[in-house]
Amino acid sequence: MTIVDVAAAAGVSRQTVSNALNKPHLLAAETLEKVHAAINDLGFAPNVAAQQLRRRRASAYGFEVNPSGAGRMGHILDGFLVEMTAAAPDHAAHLVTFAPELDRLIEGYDRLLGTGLVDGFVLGDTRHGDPRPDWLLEQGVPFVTFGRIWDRPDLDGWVDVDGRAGVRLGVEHLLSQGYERVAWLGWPDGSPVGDDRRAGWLDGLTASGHDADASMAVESVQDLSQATAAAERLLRGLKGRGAIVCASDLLALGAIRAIRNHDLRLGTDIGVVGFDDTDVAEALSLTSLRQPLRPAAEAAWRILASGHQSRPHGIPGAAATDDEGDGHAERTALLPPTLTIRASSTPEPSGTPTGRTTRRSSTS
Amino acid sequence: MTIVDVAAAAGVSRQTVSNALNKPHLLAAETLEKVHAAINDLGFAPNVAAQQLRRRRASAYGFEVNPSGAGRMGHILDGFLVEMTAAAPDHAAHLVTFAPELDRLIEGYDRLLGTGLVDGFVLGDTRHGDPRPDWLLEQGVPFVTFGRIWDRPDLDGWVDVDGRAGVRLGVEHLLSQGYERVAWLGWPDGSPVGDDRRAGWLDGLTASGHDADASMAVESVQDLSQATAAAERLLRGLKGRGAIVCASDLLALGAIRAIRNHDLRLGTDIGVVGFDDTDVAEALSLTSLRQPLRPAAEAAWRILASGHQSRPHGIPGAAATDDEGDGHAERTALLPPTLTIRASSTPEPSGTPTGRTTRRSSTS
DNA sequence: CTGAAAGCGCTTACAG
DNA sequence: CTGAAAGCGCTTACAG
Repeated sequence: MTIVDVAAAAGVSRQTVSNALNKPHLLAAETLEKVHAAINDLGFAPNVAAQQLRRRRASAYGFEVNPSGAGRMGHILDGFLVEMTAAAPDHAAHLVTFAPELDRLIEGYDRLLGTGLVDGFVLGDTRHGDPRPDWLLEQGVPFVTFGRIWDRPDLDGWVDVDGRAGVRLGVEHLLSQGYERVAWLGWPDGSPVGDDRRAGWLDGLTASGHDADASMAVESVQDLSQATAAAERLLRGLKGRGAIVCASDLLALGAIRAIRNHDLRLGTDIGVVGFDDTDVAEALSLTSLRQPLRPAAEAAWRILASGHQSRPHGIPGAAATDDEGDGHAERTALLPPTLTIRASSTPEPSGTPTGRTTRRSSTS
Repeated sequence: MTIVDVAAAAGVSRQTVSNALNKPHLLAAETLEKVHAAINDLGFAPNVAAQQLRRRRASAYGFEVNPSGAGRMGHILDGFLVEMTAAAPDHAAHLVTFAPELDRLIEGYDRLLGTGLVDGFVLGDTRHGDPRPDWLLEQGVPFVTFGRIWDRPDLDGWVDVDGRAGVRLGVEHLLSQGYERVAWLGWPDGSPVGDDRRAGWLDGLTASGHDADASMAVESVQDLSQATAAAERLLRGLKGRGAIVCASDLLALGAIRAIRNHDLRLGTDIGVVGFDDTDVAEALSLTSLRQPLRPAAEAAWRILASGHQSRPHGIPGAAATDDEGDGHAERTALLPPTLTIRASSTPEPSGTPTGRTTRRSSTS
């Protein structure tokens, strides 16, 4: 079925059908109506390949998926892919997955681009030394990243979750629940995401008039036994009703194991807050920070729709501004996580045992 | 850049370039060589939209992703999507993700199909009462399912993991490690996947000359506290060196908690085997059955390549045969999981503390 | 506001 | 084995 069938059914020419689809304002209301009726009757949908060929754009974006997709970022990216996919129809676009060889990353991007199957890319897992942003910029290819472009603070075109604000929210929640001291279990220095989250811990303490001495922060790589050992060091200093905020749910799992090893009660004696609100958090009744993937996906589509990278701006090293204030589309979005509160941060048995409570972080 | 540019560079006509791409056997070796050289020099890739339009096929398949993607199947499907994506180039195809509204599922499939963006679909999460296979069959649309088509044993076109063989492998492993009794912690009766896995437990026991009395099997829904309680019931009957095989890693996590609650040592006193080899399994040193996603993806692509559903065959109710033995492409694949062995099933501290051991299930 | 023409980049018969 | 022609289903200027 083609546009010609619709034209016949509606009693107009094929060009009029095309206009009804692409430039409806050019048509008489009555004509438009007739065409739409015919389209609905026939269940017509334009052939996308023909549109792509003629328009010389695909309205599609490549989304890299990674076979070694284990580890922390993997799961979050899967969720982000789902939300990007769900929001795609609102932007008359779609996503094509691809899996470049990791030792020929740019070649994989180049190849997909060469087929004309996509106009640009969605990048996840941005990292130090990431070769993709510079290459794409050079090629003039539109893209959006999920995660700040850490090496290039002068670039826009990213969406990210404000881990710092999130962790601060976790600290404030714990203090409000009556835990007297709040410690930090994070990753070793040097990971941009981890350092950002750790800063949120300090923010939360100082904003509440607490002081943080160095003994209240320990670090561990993303490994359960190390995390457990690190948390045990923390417990010795955490007299009275203390709590631990963690950079990830896995680290939080280590904290929980340490608490059990010391015959303490999770929540009642020691509070714990994790990050990412994974299945594990739900299974363990662990309070955890949840990344707002749907808003992030919507922001990412807006950035893609706003087209190419705008001129690099700002002083390198300075924080990218969230709002240019000039009426143009915002090309960065820093979104606050929400806190999913469960028994691990409730000193007394929670009043709402089954209901899940969510509290929105304010980004004042 | 188009085929015309390549033709100019190679000093042939554009049709010859097209032939070099599509019917290389028609060309003189020398000519072919020249064209390939030009293609490489220019980094040419054919425009896919033009190919799709002319060939009247997309060589693309829709992959449904689900916003409520939490839960057990979600993660496995994410991994399957990745492997399908990685294998796609070998079949000159690609995947388009889409997220139909769940209360208008078929409409979502129909709509995507109508755009010509895809030729068919990859279905995950097959279930009782699934409306998709019948509809697709009716439409004559090619598809492959990840998971048997439980309601229609007469249909082929599926790949699945042999949970029954996998669990049997787990049982045999535990017995060989010296655990004297092996119990089952599974899901309530009635889920096809769960019932299949439970049958594997029985297989493993009877094949080794053990008998299974009903008290050695308990069930729990996919919830940690219920699983823990169920495992505790099991522990009372598991005198001596016993073990528990579980239908999922989450149930296994419940078993581990029960073991700790009873002051027993995981592995040393009580062995545990989970299913799916999730992050949690790795974090907890839990031996677990891993689904062979890469072979599954390859089999799925072969099925897609073999085209449409072959005539329904076999007697409904009889098990689908794995091999027609007639030289035709196999349109079903039942793949054995592998066992990732960790400390939870090793009575003595493992000899290879860091190395991960994998044992392949035989499907005799 | 509506209709006839050209063309997006390919592939596939069809003559030579 | 190679070259000229038609056409996949659209959109976009361009006359009327």
